[in-house]
Amino acid sequence: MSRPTINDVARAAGVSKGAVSFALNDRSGLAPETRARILGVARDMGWTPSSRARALSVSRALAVGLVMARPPETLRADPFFPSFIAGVESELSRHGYALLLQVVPEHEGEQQTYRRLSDEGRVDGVFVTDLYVDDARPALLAELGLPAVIVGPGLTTPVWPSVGVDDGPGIVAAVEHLLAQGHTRIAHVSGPARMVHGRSRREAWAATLRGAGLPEGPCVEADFSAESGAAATRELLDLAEPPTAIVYANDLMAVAGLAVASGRGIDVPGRLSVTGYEDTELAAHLVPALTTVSSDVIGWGRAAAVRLLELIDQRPATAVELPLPRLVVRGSTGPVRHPVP
Amino acid sequence: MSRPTINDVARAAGVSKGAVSFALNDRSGLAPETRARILGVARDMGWTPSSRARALSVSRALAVGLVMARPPETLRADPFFPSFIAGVESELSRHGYALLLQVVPEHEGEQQTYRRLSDEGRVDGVFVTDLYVDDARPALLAELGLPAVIVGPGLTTPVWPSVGVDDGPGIVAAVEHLLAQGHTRIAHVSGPARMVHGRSRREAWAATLRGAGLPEGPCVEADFSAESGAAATRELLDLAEPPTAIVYANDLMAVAGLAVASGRGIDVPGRLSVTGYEDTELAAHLVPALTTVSSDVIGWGRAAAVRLLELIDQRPATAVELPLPRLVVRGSTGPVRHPVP
DNA sequence: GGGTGCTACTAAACCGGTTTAGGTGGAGCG
DNA sequence: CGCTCCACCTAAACCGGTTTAGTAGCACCC
Repeated sequence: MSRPTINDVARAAGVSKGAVSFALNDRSGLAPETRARILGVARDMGWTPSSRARALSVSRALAVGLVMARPPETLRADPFFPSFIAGVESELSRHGYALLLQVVPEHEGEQQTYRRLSDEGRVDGVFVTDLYVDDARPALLAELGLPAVIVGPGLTTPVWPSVGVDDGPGIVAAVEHLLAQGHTRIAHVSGPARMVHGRSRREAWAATLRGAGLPEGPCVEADFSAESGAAATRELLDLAEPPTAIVYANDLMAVAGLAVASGRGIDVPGRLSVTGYEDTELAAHLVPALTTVSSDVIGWGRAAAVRLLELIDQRPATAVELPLPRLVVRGSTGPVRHPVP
Repeated sequence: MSRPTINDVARAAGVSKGAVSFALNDRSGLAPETRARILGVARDMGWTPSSRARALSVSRALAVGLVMARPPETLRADPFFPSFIAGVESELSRHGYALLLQVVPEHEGEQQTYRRLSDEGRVDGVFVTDLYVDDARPALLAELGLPAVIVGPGLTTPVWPSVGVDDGPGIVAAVEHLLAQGHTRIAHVSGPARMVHGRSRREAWAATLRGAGLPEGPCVEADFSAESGAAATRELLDLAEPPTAIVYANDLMAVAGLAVASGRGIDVPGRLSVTGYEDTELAAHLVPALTTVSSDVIGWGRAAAVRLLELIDQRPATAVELPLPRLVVRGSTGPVRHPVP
């Protein structure tokens, strides 16, 4: 009825359970033919070691955690997680590790969650996403002694490495693309300044403008949601001197911005150019199609997983080369055609 | 350095580890003051029972699995999973259960994955999503004896219950809404006919038309992706007698369809009405905003989790009342204004 | 005063693996 | 022949909980 245990296999093969364990983990000290026989019996019986038992005896959870601390509403529209998770998983499963997912509605409950994962010994390490400026989590995790990899542009913490594509270059490319088209009033709709990737994108935008000798255009802080993107866009378009281009910190806000412009009869890109960030599937299928920044999120997830497993096993870091984010130019950007007087 | 174990607590409290266990799980047979003392000591030492050890001794994994069997590309754009997971998690965490996530690139590898989760004893039950017509998984899970809850419109299987909002009523409401606006050529862009929720939405559309005494309009099978939605739309618009309304099986295809129409200068809703399904965050922020069907995916996830935990504990099912999907009427639908001659 | 019954607790088995210390048999060697 | 050494394998401890069987202590009662 129930699945065979190592004892059943040992008995059937006429050896001790130690021998079975040795055979399975191919450790030296077993005659080749014995090993083969044991493995044969195990296969015939359909035996797979129980990961519960293994976890207990090796004092490892054989799982890592990912905490998503967001209201489900904003989670819903985020194309990042599914891809990231796919990348993470592809690497974890190769090592017999599993991914434990936790969703906490608020950023507040997050610390609690990490502590519980650690206290209960559910995971051997965690990913930290959506890092805030002055985020308390790295310190907490250091205190807990729980290996962690910070996912995202590297706010290098003394304790845990961060793995991630720097999002600066993508924004820089977007701004430079707009500059090359002759734009001089380039606005930005940013993510929350409290969040590292909200801030870093904003800074990349500002730095590029400064580098071009232009004044820092108007910037409206939003929260990555469509609603906030639309509101920010209305605010920018209502300015006495509206921008001729808007760089949005993500696709969702950019698409909402496109809709606002369209609703006002503003020609894109004739009178307003728009760029996003993420390269959502939809971006290519809008009219006009969205110019945006694409990055290899799956590869990124894989790299983060590799690093976390290394950390857990106390192995040195292998160098990973992540492809830089790439600007994908589509129809939503172009030279100014109908200059506002 | 390392976390205290039940032995440490027992020693500190001057009792046996059995007593500590009793106190923790408040089982009878302990003097109230002893129980209080033990719990006090445990709290002071910051002890939390190791879920690894618990899992082994109670012969439970204390975790359930969710396998997402899709190429990451289509996963990426799916707003369903994050919400669903949020709902699931909210219920699991209340019971000390965790959610194990697996992503397998292809539908093929899925069976393998379930088998492994079961063999290794990683989970006590699983969710089954994206059910295919004649899906082999329910039978496999029955064979493995792994409790499962099928997520989605109920193809009632003899073994496992399905939890989910029937998507029929939402589509019916969409079609009826279009009929009320005077449409008579109502097309459908469906999901894969191999998939249960692709098929059920298509059937709801067809049945509603038949019920209204109308011929079944044209239907193009697509695969829920933006690309396929766009292609299907082009195909429909190229017909000698193009439809005046298109019911899409999800928002992503509908938005791509909107873009195709817009690219051809077709007025929406003046000449073509469009409905989606899902109520993506973006739907409300397009021009025109998308009429679509919204359902309580979070509540759905919660209900699925409740049912799965009941199944695992062999408790009878409690009746759950899920709100029906609701048609959200927005700007993409309206009466025919510019009839094609 | 010894049996009965109860409460409050302990000791030990158990879950299913891994790991370490130890033991056995045969070859090699003086 | 007796000793050492090695290759191969076994027995048992261990991971950290839960659970069962058992026992000490006490009151009650005839």
